[in-house]
Amino acid sequence: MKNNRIFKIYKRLYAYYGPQFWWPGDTRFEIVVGAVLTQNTAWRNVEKAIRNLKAKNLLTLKKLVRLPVTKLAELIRPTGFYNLKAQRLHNLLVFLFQNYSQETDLVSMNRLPTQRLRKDLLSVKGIGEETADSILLYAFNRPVFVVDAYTRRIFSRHHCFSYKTPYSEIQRFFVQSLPKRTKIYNEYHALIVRLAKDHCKKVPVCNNCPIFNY
DNA sequence: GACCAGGCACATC
DNA sequence: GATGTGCATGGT
Repeated sequence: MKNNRIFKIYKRLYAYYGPQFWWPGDTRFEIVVGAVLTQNTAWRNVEKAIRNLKAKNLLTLKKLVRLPVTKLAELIRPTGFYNLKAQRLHNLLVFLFQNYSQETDLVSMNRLPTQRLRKDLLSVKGIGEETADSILLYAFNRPVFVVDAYTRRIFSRHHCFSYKTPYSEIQRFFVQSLPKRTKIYNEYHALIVRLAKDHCKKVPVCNNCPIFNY
């Protein structure tokens, strides 16, 4: 059991907000799709796009990989950057379909070791570190800590590291401070997003933060 | 009407 | 290598 400020903040967040039940999504494949669509985008807009895909019964790997990019773009329009994201999602789907399972549950892909999967995901044009790690953590339940803009903003404001610190260093900072457990990484990231939405938007450092003011 | 949202690749210096 | 920019809809 590790005992330090970062872990204490986690426990404080969890006690305050409770479990966040991430990632919202019915299937592993839906989580993968959502991870691409939510790039720099509010989740409610992603939900609209997911609904569009479900309404046309397209939310399976076999069906979606065959959909022309222009059609895909039209369906995911509510997420913004839709031409870009349609191409990125298509790149990923083709990669998955050709290299791993052709099944929506991606079972054969799930047999591979985490670092191999991460390297493979990062090789896809349009899949960066955060998207790859989100897929690993939330779709494949691997113990990989996800660093996003909120994590960077909040913890740099509280002098844990500089705002410009590279992704990999921030990730290492959290991993070194926490027990290596999927459950904790899962909830911590979700709780950071929750906290950010509540308190950390426009003020440099929130004066009535329920977590950091202690 | 400005500002922001669960990034990423690429150009330019 | 670091800094800036395009991508774009929808909510506050």
